[in-house]
Amino acid sequence: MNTRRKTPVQIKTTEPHLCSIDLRMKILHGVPFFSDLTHEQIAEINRQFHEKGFEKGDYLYFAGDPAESLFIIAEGRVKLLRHTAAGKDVMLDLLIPGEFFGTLSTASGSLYQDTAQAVTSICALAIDRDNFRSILTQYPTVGMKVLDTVSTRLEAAHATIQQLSAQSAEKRIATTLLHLAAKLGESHDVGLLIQTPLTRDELAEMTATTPETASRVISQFQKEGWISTGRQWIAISDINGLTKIAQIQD
Amino acid sequence: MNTRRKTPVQIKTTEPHLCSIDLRMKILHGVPFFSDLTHEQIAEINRQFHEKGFEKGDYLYFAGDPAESLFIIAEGRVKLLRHTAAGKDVMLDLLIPGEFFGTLSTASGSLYQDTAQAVTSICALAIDRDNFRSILTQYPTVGMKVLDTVSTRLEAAHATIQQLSAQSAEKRIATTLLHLAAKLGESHDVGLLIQTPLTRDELAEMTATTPETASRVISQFQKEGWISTGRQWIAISDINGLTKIAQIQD
DNA sequence: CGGTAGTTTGAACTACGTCAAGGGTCGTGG
DNA sequence: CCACGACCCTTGACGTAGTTCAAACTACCG
Repeated sequence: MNTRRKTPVQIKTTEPHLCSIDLRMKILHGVPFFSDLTHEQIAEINRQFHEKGFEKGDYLYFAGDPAESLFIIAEGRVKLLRHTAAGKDVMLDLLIPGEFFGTLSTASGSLYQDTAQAVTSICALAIDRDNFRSILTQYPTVGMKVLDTVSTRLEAAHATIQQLSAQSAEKRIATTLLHLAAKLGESHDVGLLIQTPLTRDELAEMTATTPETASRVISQFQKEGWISTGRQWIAISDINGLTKIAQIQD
Repeated sequence: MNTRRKTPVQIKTTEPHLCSIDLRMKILHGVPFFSDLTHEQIAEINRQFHEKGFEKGDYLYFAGDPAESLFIIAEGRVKLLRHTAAGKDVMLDLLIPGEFFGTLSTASGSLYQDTAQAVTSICALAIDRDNFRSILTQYPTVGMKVLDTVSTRLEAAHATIQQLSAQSAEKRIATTLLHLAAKLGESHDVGLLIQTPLTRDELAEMTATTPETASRVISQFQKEGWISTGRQWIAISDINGLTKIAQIQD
């Protein structure tokens, strides 16, 4: 009955602890907010970054650690999360190559407010916060783009708050799957594959529910024929079906 | 049994539809991110703003309207909210004089993503988005401070997401009251008064619950002696009690 | 002093969490 | 290459925090 197959998820990674100089430059060029700069300017900026590799599951930093660095992902996936007293984690974001995280502003004190964990083995470029801030004042267009990025994230966080405040678990999960597909989707013979390892636990952390509820909802979606799934992966086969569920008003 | 009195909430407002030129300059000087500029520079910036007055309950704009302006509050209180299909509103922020809202980035398209409503009669200063953006590139330190402000809001939104994901209604309400008190609290003979009209409905919109649940929780807090309340107002009489409830881990 | 809008409280209901047990999938080591 | 063990997933049964519906009550304004 169920499609039985190995995980189709495949994240490209070179050797951990190693980003070639070419890769570094390629990444920095690809980062949206550096796109206006010349090759020389980026090369100059590149010198201020140092690279760090992490294995799957490693923590880049914990909430409460002194906040010193800003990271840009070169390869792999990183999740930002918060721990709760009851031991339940809440995932705030799932980041892909080209995206940044870490400290940016001094406004929230000098401690990281959330924890960053490698979801796959990753290569990240790190820069000292103050160095990054001086880049921003040096190149106002870069500053503007960073502002736009942060604004977009605020926008997304507000959308999440609305979801959590007013939608059922089923709809939150449908919406989350659609977002993940838009960000990480890759055409594949099983459907539009969400290209990252994703456990029911993690899906629950993203949608403010429990692994059990996530599993029940996922099972139901699969019965409806909207998705196909396996251990740590989900692919969407009927976007319209999911979208309809996500949007229906009580 | 209950303390019976008139609403202690008193928001200073001059005539609606009227901000004196002195008030405008004073407000602009008071806005954190203009604090480094000279009086002349601010006077120059002032010319690009035009003022708008609104009555209590008025909508400044609706989600979906074309996004053209950025606002800075001179007097009064404004709430940012989103409507849901089921007619339930979700409040995202409650803003006070000196704070800005509206469009800032072009990143989220050219439509407002949320609705802004006057909670009291207000005076607001409005500026065209592109004009504001050119101020930001003209004065990099201002741009940096705006970035810090937006980062702080993102931070706050993440904290809210965590709350909604992992805390009971009782704790969310306790936490929200403490935040409101920190932002809007004024010493008063009834206690630390939250200086804004605040219905159970609005408290519910802020904490992702229903007016009924908000009322029950508020009643309980009052029985414990931590707060005193009336129609549309709440004052905190025992911060420690509330803090303890907010922090206790299951 | 009456009316309106806000608040309180009760009682029934339900979506979801919790606890528990069993089954599937994958990687590793023999 | 197979088999074991760890981890992940599924499903059921039950409990409960919080919603919903409804009805009274009360603070405040004109």
